[in-house]
Amino acid sequence: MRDHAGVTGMQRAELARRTGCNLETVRYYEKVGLLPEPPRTTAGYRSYDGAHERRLRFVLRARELGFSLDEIRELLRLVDERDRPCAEARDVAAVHLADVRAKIADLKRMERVLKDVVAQCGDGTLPECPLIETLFQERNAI
Amino acid sequence: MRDHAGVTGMQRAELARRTGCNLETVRYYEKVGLLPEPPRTTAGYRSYDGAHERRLRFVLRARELGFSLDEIRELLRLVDERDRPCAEARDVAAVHLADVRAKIADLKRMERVLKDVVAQCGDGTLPECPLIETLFQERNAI
DNA sequence: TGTGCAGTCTGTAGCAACTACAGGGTCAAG
DNA sequence: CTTGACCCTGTAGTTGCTACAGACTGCACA
Repeated sequence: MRDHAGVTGMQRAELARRTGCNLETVRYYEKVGLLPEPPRTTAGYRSYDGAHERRLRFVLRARELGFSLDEIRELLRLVDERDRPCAEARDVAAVHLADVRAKIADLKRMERVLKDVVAQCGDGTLPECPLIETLFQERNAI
Repeated sequence: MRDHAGVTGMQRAELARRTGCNLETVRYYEKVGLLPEPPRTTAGYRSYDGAHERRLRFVLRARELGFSLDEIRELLRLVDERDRPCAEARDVAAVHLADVRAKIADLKRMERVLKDVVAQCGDGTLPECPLIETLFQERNAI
């Protein structure tokens, strides 16, 4: 891990650059309560430190793993408020894992059908397009 | 296939019921140009027939296969305007197939990590939660 | 001291693909 | 002739951002 604790007085652009987060997304996460409002300079500029960076990295990593913002809020609450959050955090992740697996199953079904119709279309010289015919079929043909 | 051609004078609710489409979605698809505006009764009520139903089924089936509304518009244009649309339709599907495969790969990466952390959490009695620790890690650990 | 430019601020609008009202009109049955 | 179930329109909400516009600040350079 990089040094989070030592950094102070970062502006938004530097925080974004250091974390790879989009500049506007930082402000968005603050607005929806995923990140704390940082202190401001006299001119009203946001001033971040290592703790903000660490928290933003947590959010970004959770997003990479497909957690929704609501789920991330829940995980952060567990981080902040509980001594022993492991069981509840595991449950959040288990529910999400089930979602991910369901999505994979959906996409695999799509993939099978698409692969078949693209193959059936061959070089695209058929008078009746198998893809278009498939789309006009009943849906339980999936 | 069910009988599409014979049906006339359907109202929106019946079309929705017959196709399994949400009532409001029918109107939405008309608004965004995926379905033609149907004729109206003197009172201004939409009046659908079998051709509308067939077209809506096409859209719904394409949505089930994950095509975007833009892709579906393109496919419908090929259906309507071309004698031999197979090559172009196949290309639309091939691009979409690549998207689907990329999404599957993304989700499988997520699944691997989630499965591992949930397993590491065990019964949730650990003092340090492996899930939360993982989320505080650098992102290239994925 | 001025001036230019890059940075920051706010609020708002846009994207996909719906979904769900509110507030009104219509129509058939009882 | 009223009741209830349908229909109509427009608009707002959802998720997770992203991209402005228009105003302000702060620093380097002449």
